Amino acid sequence: MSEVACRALPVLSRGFYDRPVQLVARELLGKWLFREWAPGVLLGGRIVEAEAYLAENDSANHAFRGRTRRNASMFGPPGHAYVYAIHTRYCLNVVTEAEGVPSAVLIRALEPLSGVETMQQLRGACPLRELARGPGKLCQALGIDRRLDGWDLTLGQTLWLADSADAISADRILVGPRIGVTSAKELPLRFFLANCPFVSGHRRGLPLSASPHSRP
DNA sequence: AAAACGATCTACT
DNA sequence: GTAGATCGTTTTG
Repeated sequence: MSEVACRALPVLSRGFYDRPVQLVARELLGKWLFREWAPGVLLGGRIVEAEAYLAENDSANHAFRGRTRRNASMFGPPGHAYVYAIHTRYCLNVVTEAEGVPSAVLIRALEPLSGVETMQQLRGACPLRELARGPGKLCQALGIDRRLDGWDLTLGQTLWLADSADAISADRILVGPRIGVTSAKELPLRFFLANCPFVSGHRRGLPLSASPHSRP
């Protein structure tokens, strides 16, 4: 996809994020994530995997025990980034729901579609299917680090999300438990595309219609 | 000041 | 499947 065509896609607005976090996580599948790495260099692709972290009764949420310096972005307005470090990597979340309500969606994997050569340089030579498969790899491929924590994703600059030209049909969406969490691991809050080679971790899941938790 | 903890990843069996 | 690397952040003393 050309840079001109990418920039023509409508930027997701504040209202998209100001809704229940599970709904946002599910609807993020198929949306574009863009990173302007350098003037004229757009990195990104379409989201194929995302996890919701609830503001209430979710002990896996970084904000479960209240506000700290690290998680402050989660308490801000919706539509901003929450970027944190884990081990030697970073993870990108989008903040949802009203200001003061610390819910967010972890972006776990992308289908790489723009700036692939630059992303391969940032990741080190690796197959296309491993370029952004996993939240840490995704951030490495897009050059995302803690400096982008708190970034306003509705500006359409530097880091933003955009609607795709064609939507994902509901029957391609599967739901399952989140990956890597040590508590509240049973909650079906991970949304991903069926039969997608760019999805990370476990590929098995239930159809959206079969999981009551997935229907806000 | 020290200890403990991962929303991860890679390598290996 | 499991083990271990590795380090910023949080918690504890």
